[in-house]
Amino acid sequence: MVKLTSQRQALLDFINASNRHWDADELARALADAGTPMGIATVYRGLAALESAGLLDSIQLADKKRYERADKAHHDHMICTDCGAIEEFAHPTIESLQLSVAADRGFTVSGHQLVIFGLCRGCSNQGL
Amino acid sequence: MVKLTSQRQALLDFINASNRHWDADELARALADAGTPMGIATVYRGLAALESAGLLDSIQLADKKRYERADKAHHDHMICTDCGAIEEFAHPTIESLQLSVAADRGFTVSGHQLVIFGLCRGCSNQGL
DNA sequence: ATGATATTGATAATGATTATCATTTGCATC
DNA sequence: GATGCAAATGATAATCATTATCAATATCAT
Repeated sequence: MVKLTSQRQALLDFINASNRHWDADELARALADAGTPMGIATVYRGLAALESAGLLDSIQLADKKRYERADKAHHDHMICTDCGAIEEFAHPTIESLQLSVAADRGFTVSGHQLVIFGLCRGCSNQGL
Repeated sequence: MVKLTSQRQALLDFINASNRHWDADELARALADAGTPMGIATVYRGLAALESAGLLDSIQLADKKRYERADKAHHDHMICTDCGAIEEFAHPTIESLQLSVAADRGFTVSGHQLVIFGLCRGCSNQGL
């Protein structure tokens, strides 16, 4: 049975209080700075526990996994390859088209991940 | 200046001759078995060189990068979480919807990656 | 208080990928 | 054919995120 310990609560609060996407290392440092340090292994385990409890969402990027609030509806991501900003978007039609193309192949969908890479508005305008 | 050496040609031939998605380690072993061994670092560098030359495509999965032929049109992937099979699909409407949602945000798209996770037809039927 | 169970934390281990660096190869030029 | 240069190669060390190990600790019901 998974417990929502005070440390896990701290992790959850930290993420819920922000709009960012955090990786384990960033969280460990932020919590240490906030005066509530916890071992890095505990951070990893806590994040995994919170995610499997549905209290956090995550995106698995090429190199690392980043966690975000779970209190929103499903969405996908757009990542700026210049400044690293992560924007979220939801597109019901894209979702349903995915399901239909999967169904055509006899595929039982359990999840998906769509990431669009490019330059955000600000970085697109840098070059002007 | 990047050279297409005989070893890189061997890598390319190996991938082009198959329908699989290969990771660096699998390729190193397969090439060794085929009697043309090459250092693992050379495999990594060769794959990166071939990809940047547009001769190979790749998908970056959670843990590792897999390479595939580049002689097909752009497509996305469906991965069976049970048997590991990777199926390809193309869906022009999904593509164009992505571009339009990105444009709405002022985002200049350079690429994207869509992966659908689930059970392939065969594995879906296992449980019946 | 007693146990049973889950968590924590320090640290080792893992696994994919990249960096290092001395050596070798391929090619153009003399 | 010799020389020189730029790029490639290979063995191996290093990196980096993540997971495993394991002893110590906390939580909670009885």
